[in-house]
Amino acid sequence: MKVNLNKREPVYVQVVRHFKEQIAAGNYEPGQEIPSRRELANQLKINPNTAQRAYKEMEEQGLIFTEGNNPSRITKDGKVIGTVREELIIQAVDAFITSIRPINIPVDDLVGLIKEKYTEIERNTRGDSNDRS
Amino acid sequence: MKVNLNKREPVYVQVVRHFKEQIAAGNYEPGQEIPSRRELANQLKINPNTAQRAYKEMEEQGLIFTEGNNPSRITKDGKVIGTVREELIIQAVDAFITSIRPINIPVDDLVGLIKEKYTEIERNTRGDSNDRS
DNA sequence: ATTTGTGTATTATATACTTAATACACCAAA
DNA sequence: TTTGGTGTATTAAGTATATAATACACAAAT
Repeated sequence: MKVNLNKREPVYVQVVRHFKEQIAAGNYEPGQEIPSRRELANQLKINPNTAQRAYKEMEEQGLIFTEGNNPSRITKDGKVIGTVREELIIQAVDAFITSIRPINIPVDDLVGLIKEKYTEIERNTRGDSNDRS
Repeated sequence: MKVNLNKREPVYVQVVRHFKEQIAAGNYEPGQEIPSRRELANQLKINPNTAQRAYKEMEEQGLIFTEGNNPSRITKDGKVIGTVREELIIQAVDAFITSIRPINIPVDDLVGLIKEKYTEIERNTRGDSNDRS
């Protein structure tokens, strides 16, 4: 488990997105246990309260659920899980288009740059698992 | 002059990027006057202090210069101007790759989505000027 | 001379986020 | 029974940002 935290965005938001990414990439099974608040806080070197806030957010969004005082778990709702991936992709593409739009670069040049960067990364991670926990 | 301000990012950073985009798109001539701090603040409905902070930032980056108590102007340094465009593009592409990487979507699917969104916008803005001031 | 508009600077207040330090109910394991 | 790990909640303090309200030197226009 490792998350590159930036300073601009609230940490709890970044933690939520991290779990969404893990779910989207299929690295979490439905119903799978996730680390406790304190455990996560230790791993990410953040405050337990911040971890709690992230989990609370995820619970409200139906991404995880908590029974009794057991560690929270990934939702078993397949519909929710299926939606996460699409949501993340659309969000990323929209943000990108919004940021690149004012510059007026030909779409083909853009595609060229993306393919270049993207495949460069794929070369570096060939054969790797997605799970960097 | 219109800037869509979001709440996450500091306003002064967004203002700086706005001017960089204008420069990159060729909507500003070298040496061209830009609005005064107070004028910009009025146009964008922000605080004059925030406008001042943005201009100070731009001045430090060599994007604009100020002589006496005249309105600031876009730099005449062609090298600086030429760099802005490339910088913005690389920055946008890098941010996009970083955000989309964990999801493991095939690059061709990604390119498809981008072309779709991008050309959709181009259709809607056909014949428009870039200048939305 | 006065007014107006430049850039520039200072001080104070408000908000969002993070961290810190506890606290408590619950339950399982030793 | 005690210990330790769950989730959950509260209060306080610190930081960055934005806004508000001024202030001052300077210069051009009236």
